[in-house]
Amino acid sequence: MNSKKLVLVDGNSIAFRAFFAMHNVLEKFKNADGLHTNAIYAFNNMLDLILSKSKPTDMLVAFDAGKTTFRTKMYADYKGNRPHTPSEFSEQLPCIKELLTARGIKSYELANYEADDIIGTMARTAQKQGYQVVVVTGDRDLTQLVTDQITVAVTIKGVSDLEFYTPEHFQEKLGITPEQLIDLKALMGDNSDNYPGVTKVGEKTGLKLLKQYGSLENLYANLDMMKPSKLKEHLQSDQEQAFLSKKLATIDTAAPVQLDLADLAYAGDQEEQLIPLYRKLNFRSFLDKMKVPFDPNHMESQQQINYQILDATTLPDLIETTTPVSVVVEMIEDNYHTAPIIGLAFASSEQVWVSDDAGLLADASFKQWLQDAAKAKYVFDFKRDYVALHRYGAILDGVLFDVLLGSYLLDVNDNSNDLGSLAQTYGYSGLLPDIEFYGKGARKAVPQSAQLLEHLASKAAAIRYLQTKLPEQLRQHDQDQLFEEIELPLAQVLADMEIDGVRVDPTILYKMQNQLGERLQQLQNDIYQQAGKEFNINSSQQLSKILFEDLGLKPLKKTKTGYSTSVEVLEKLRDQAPIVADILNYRQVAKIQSTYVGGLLNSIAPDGRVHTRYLQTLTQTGRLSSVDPNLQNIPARLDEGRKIRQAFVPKQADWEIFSSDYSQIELRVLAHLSGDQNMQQAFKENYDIHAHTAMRIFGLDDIAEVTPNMRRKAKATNFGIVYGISDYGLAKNIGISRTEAAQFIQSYFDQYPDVKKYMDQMVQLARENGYVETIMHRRRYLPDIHARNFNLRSFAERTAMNTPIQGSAADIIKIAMINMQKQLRQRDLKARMLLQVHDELIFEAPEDEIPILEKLVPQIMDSAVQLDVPLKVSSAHGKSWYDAKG
DNA sequence: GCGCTCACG
DNA sequence: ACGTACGTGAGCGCC
Repeated sequence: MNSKKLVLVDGNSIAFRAFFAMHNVLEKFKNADGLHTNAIYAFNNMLDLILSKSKPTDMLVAFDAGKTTFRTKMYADYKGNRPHTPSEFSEQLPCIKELLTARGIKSYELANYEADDIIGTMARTAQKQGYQVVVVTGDRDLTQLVTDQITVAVTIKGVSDLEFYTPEHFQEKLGITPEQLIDLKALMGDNSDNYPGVTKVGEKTGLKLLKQYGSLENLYANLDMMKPSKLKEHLQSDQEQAFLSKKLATIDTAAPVQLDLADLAYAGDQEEQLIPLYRKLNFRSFLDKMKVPFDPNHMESQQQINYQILDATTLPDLIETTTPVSVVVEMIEDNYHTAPIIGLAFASSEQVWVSDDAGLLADASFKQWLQDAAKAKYVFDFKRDYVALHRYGAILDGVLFDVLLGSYLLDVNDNSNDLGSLAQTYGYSGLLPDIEFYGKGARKAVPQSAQLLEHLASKAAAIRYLQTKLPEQLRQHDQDQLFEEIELPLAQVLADMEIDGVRVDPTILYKMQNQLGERLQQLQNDIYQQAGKEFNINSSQQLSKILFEDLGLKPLKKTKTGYSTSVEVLEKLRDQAPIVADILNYRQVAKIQSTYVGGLLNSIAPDGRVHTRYLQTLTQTGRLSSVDPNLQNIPARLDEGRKIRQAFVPKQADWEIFSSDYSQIELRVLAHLSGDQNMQQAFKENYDIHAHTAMRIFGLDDIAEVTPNMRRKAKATNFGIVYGISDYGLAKNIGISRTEAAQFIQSYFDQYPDVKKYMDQMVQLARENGYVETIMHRRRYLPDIHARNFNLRSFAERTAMNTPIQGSAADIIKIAMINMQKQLRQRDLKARMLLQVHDELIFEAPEDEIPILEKLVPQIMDSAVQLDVPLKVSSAHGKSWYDAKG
């Protein structure tokens, strides 16, 4: 045994994964020549990781030579189902090879052979010479090479998250030896390489057979003795295929590789090649690591920012500036309804001003400037700044660009919501993320003034920098309208709603608190008595001890930490012990008491109103979310909880709560997007869509024949369709067998054939583009659509189907909100829009305006966009939110 | 800070 | 064969 360590990298597989791991930044990673660099970048990251972790003495990156290999000669369809390689990827391959040379790493390819075979051959050769070998790949097939000396690292997610297969790990994971992996592949085939194996044999059956028979050969030698079964028949009829698959799955460890181990010595970075290459590729961060400047002529690229203190003498300079100014309103707490402003910063094209004195906001000329719509401004998070300044008596207007909103539209995934991190991803490294500057948790603190001012100055500069980058990218994504006409105006509308808040009557909540408290006491006593002892009912751990150990009930479902005690489980156990019903009841009441009664009481502001914050840049679909408190999940389904809504009341006694909601907006969006004539007709004729669906999938002639149960199932199926259906999910939801559910889905697609086409099309689109879009071009990237892991991939596929539907519905209500706010102003109505709950808008209004709203709100909502089917809106009003129900 | 449970559309 | 419905937030227990 010698001290040599050889790392063998599966070049194509890692490069391809690198490409998709960073697919969401594909257009961001482009150099001056228009060459995409995302795969090169991620590949180089992986190299750094391997080099520092494994410290190889020798290294080789193997590539596939071309489409035809000895395997395609054996089996013409080998890898025949691979989609066309995107050109954005292929263009990067030569550069990856150039990069390898510059990093002192040998690369190699061999006509008629795959990278696998080169790796297999070199791994075995090196092993004989006593080398330690590490193979890095995205393909689990290579684990067949694993021995005591050969470790195979397979990518889990991206390219830097690796799972290391040693003989022990392999055994643990699959329960067979690495050599037996070939036989397993022979039996189960390989979808991605497009060879068949034995019909109906997958991993489970394959492993069982191998554990029993040891090898493919032995299995077939003893096949006659197997008792008759479908499996046996398949094994018999597919024998030839199985042995062909075995040949295809076997890595050639004696390929005619013209390489000597001595050629593979890792030479280290060749700086005279590497530095110009990094510069050509725009790889600042890698140059930084080498302590080499990106631009040799400008060593001082990260110079400190010169700023002036904003005070009575410098204020006129700011106010007289004619160029756009970036604005920073600094608060360190999240909740901008209450957080003090600890600093202000402004940057024009020539000058930066900062202050840690919010008292400046008392200055009339300053306020005038902030409010002047003709003074162009750029910000990071308009809504936050607007609400905070409003508390200080200042109005912010003239905002042309919001960096946070822009970055959210470009990539909903990248939601760090931090200016420093955002600036960094766009190549501006002069600003620390807030979490690093201020610290977090208990260590969070405001540094001394000079540092703070410096930080604020950098923020103002970073906003200006991003403003030069993001708008162009929004245009490239065709998202300028989405930004300018929807998200930015909506931020203003939401700010108004949040500032207004909604009145919540504490006396009603106190009354409930007392009543619920008594009920909880009663239930608690009953439960303790039946359990024979006292315990914390809120602890699922203690509860599961009582139920499944002391009382001997049968656990039906496990969680990561123990037995589940969820509603789903408890409902099934309800009849077996009376304690179960009491626990369910207790849970329900306890939830209302702690989350809603207590939670709401805690969040009533001194003005008697509750001011939520809508997060506009959080969800992956374009919906809003609501926090501190969440007013989008106030109980509605059961009357017991719904009573909470009695506490949501209008500002005055002679006012009312008015509510309008879209009926089945998501299904209507689906009918529009899919173009399905049957579904469109149902909406155009204003049929009961769930009953109509029931009639169709149950093959009835008349809607009158539809029973309530049929309608219930059809309704669940409609929901399932919107979520990206699976037979398993549907079966679980409506309590039927999987086969039945599968038949349901089949007849659903027979009845709505274009819906099926739409679903397939969305998945296809996600595969080709890497993302899906809503009607307003809101975009969501789905890198996992290419995952080898079934779960990750399936999830991405369902997301591809669901996001355009949920997201387009979100687009629609956002447009309606903007139009609605405009109408309320134009008509000089006293009515105020208070809340949005995804497909519902809630207002407070004087009684005499209710008839106006009853016409106006539905009209605005159903005309927000023009779809191929009508949008339907229902309204209601009453003395509280509880009473505003149809 | 994470997992569980449960509230909403 | 695999094992889940899509999108959220909050309170609690536990460590």
